[in-house]
Amino acid sequence: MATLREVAAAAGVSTATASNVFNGTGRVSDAVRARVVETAAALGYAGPNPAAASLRRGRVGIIGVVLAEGLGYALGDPAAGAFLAGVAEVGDAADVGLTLLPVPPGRPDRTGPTARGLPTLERAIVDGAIVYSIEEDSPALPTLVARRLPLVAVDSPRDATEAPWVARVLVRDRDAAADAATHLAALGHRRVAVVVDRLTSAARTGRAPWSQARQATSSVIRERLAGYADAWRRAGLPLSALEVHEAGANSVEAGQQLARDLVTARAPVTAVACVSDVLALGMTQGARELGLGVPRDLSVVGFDDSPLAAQVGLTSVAQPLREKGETAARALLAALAGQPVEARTELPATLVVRGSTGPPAQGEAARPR
Amino acid sequence: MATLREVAAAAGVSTATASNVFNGTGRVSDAVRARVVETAAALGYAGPNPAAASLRRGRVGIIGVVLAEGLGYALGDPAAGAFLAGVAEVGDAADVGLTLLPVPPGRPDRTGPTARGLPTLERAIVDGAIVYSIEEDSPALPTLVARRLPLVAVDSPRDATEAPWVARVLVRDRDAAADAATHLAALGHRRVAVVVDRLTSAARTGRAPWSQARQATSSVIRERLAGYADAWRRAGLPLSALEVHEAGANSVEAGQQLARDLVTARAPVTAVACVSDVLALGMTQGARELGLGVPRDLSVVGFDDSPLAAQVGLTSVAQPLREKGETAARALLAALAGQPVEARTELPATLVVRGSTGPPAQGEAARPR
DNA sequence: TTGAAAGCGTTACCAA
DNA sequence: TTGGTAACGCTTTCAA
Repeated sequence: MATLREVAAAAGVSTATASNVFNGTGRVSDAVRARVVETAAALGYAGPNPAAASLRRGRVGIIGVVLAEGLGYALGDPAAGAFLAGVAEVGDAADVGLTLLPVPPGRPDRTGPTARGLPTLERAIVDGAIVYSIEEDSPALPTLVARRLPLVAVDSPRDATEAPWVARVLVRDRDAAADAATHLAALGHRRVAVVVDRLTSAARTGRAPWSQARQATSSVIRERLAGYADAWRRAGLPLSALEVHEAGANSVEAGQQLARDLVTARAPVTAVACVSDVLALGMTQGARELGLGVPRDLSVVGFDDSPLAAQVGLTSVAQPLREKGETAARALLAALAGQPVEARTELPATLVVRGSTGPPAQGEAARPR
Repeated sequence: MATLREVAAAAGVSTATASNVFNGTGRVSDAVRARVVETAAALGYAGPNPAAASLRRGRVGIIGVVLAEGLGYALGDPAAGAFLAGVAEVGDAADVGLTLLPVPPGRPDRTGPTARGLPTLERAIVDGAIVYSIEEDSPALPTLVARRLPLVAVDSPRDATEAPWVARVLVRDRDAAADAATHLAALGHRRVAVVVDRLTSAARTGRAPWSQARQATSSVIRERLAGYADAWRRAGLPLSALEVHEAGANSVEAGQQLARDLVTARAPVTAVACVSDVLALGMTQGARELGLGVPRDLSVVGFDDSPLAAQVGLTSVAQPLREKGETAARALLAALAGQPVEARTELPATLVVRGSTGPPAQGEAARPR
């Protein structure tokens, strides 16, 4: 591999001049420029080595996006896709690349500089990172904070690390979740299941008590659950009739499986509120498989209002996913540029009612209103 | 920012020893290790600078994945997600990170070292790259080839760059596309639309002549079209009754829009074969919107057999998406390790028949068989 | 087990 | 407009 120095030598110019040729910077005469370019081609010079340039410049032109769950999993959720699209758009415009940093849950949380616990995060070549919706007990944020990287945390209100420079982007989904529960209560539902992928890093499945639900490691989940509960109480209904169930994973299959269990329960619910559209879709399909009509026998509410929801007519809580990504990216770029950054940005969320919710089948519960 | 040298000095050791502490490499006494670690913490040392380490090591531990269309667009297609999941899995296992390099189509194709045509690609900090299903007139592959990077091209059989070291991963989808057309012909369909997102970089919409279809810039599209045509001819049917239509984009909406146009045509088709599941889903929804039954009034075949297809019962051509990603990643890692690499790997594809295809409504065409 | 020193390939300052 | 040159922060022989 030819180097800049070799090219410069062969072209009879200094490395400084050669560098200028390849960077468009500085004034170089056309004659010299042509000669350098030609020599480079002859030598098969591939252009400045990015790692070297980055070292020298002190910045690499790449931001990282930390995703829970591993890439395959994360990309399976259209919500993550929309978020990333927002990040990518802003990044593209600023000519900044994107590195995806998946952090599978449950990796041993080793600490100390010698332990190679999260090697990807510890050594990722990025100028800063956006940490997207990871669980609060994840070592990801502390690892990044230890690197003193400019950081934007999305959907994680609490900062366990106490790092003051970490900007936050949140969605006010607690209120929107409350709207969803209110909607169901108003329709006349009196026994409702709240479906989460899981409450802790451990993949469990089945009903969980509220005492446990309140301890969910993901703040997003906690907030949404709190929203449902708020509204339920406000409607004067007993929390015991708002069951929390873990599906074990955030996937259509997990939702489908859970639907079977839920529907065959002794006291079946008449509606389910899910923390993602993917789960909601699974519930819908599971219910239909068992011969139940949606919303006739089971009302289903999703979360995220991903493209999926509109496609299948799912009532869902809409959060501005793309905008969330854009906001996070803009905040990070601002921090990188040394500009002041909003420490905390809150985005709104709203309930979008579609065809998957309706009054419960008669006799099951009180009438609407 | 503290540096390794400063830490070493403060701890009273050489930089070599300090480096060993942070790399787990070499033998360092526990006493010294503890002292270094402690000093690092006191000084707020963030760990070795990745850019510097990469420069020194000569490798960065990251592979790039080049995606056409911009990230948002690419992630909207579940097929791309599945592919990426395969890449990520193999990458993860090898402790190699992933950088996404979106290449929006239609960017001016400038060349030469001074023109800053595709800055992201020209300066991406990667050890090698996987180029996924991009159009053949895209400057992306030449740009990367110019950097002499180890490369794996997925779904692009022709190598315009003549770079011998570019490995290829292909799916035999021509034959599978033929199976799809044969399936439709056998069901009795005599007038079928083939729906592509687009034939050239320019987003056009509407019917295109076969003369133009054969020139599609994407080899994947060309192959699939050729497959449909092969089978159609083999069934003894006239190519004029196999209409090629451009939807303008690879999205549900585009498919939906096209469905409206197709169905209201003078001589409506009784079946459509789409080059993606996303388009097929759009066609299905568009048809239903207009009161048409699927498959009663319109049979729909998708492509990719993405998770989507199974969810909505779409007949689709299954290609091993995840395996494709794994294969590509493995090939690249092998090349990076200096091992010999299969210059060309072909993966199979097969037709999966589900509920979206059936015989045409009576009177519309000949009987099945 | 530890240290000295030689770069890795650039960029950017300042002077000519 | 061009050239000299000093870093950028680290890893890695090789010798002690």
